[in-house]
Amino acid sequence: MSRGDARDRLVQAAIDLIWTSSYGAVSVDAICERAQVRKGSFYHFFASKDDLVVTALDTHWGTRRPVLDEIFSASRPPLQRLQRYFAHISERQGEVREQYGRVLGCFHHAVGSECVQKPTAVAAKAQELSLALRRYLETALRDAQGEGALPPGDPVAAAKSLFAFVTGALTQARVHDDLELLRQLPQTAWLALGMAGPPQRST
Amino acid sequence: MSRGDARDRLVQAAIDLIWTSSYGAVSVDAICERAQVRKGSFYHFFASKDDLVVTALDTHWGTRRPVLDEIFSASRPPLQRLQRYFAHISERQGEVREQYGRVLGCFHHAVGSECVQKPTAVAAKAQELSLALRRYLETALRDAQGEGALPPGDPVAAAKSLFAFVTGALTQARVHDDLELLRQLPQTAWLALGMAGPPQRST
DNA sequence: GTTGTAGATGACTGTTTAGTCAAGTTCGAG
DNA sequence: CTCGAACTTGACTAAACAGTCATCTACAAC
Repeated sequence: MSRGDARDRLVQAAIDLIWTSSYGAVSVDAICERAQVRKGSFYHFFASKDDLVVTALDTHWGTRRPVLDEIFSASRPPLQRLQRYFAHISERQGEVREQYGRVLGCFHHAVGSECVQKPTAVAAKAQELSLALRRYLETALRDAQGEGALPPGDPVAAAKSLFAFVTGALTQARVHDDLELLRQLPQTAWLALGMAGPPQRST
Repeated sequence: MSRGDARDRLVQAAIDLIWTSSYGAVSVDAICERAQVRKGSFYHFFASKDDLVVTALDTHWGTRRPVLDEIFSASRPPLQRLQRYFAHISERQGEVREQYGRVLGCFHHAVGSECVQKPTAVAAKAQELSLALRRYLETALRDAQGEGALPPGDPVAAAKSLFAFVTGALTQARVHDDLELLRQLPQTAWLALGMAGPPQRST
């Protein structure tokens, strides 16, 4: 086992275990066992369980961010960004289901809604990532309004509504291990913006 | 302390503690301390922690059900039922915030999304109640389509979308302790059904 | 007033938890 | 070869955990 390998395995084990069950149900021992790392090494790399979980949230976000950056690229028409994002969600969750055997929804959202109440570092990180994701929507909506592709209005409020719908759909998909709602997202999500359907291609 | 009082206090303590934090973060000892009941009495009334939580879910549902029955009364026009329900959500969460000092969203939904993965009695009960709630929406939508107040379509799929939006909004409201999104619900929820706005009063 | 029963009590068990630590190993730089 | 730093190890602690139990109390039925 090469240098730094154990650390990575711990982070990945934390992501796998917490995503497939929950923050509260996963112990340090369970993470260590899955990562094949001894307890002492765990605390060599991380100050606490929460420290690892924060790192896990950041690491996971690090894998999603470039994908989102591409989808929400400013070089793309704003409504097309959203359209691609909605399509991406069900594709992505299909991959997750293949990898983990189950639809899991959004990692940091699941952690976040479990840990909201006591303001720990974990809760703060989860909220930070949640907000970062919402801002992608916000920017796309603002741009869409700017070029008249969407009727004027408060883009922050619209992004909140749309985000609520998306996260709600992801959570339902997780609870019922059902991709159906997500597959409909490219059609139905536009309704939450007051549009009858997806925008027409302007080729 | 009169007969059965301790049992009720245990159930209420479980609701309070779990709703304000999470299932995994609340211990039997914490519930006992809050209810001012000794450990032995706990296991006199309940076979296990999970047994109490199932009872707590049922008890809480028992307080919401008559309210929902009234709102979704068949003697009311179906779109008016939905309109009242959307209004009720933000009113109710306003009450919750006053009582608990924080917006908490939906009790059984929070428990359910935390416990989905391992099929326990708690997870089963939470899913049962979640489905029961969704059926109120389903019936109203079917009735609305039946009398032509809503364009024809699959009422089950429409109820799923609407339910995703409502639960998403409730979860966001919980995470950010923010009633704003819920206050907008009576306006925005109709969009998820493909309608421009709330139905007109037919007096 | 004896007895049955529902409830209350606190001390108990065994397990799991997060986190610690001293003593090891590995390995590259000087 | 030597040294130090990065890393590993397994045994350890103290607290928290769910759940048990014999014993006590209150009270209602007879």
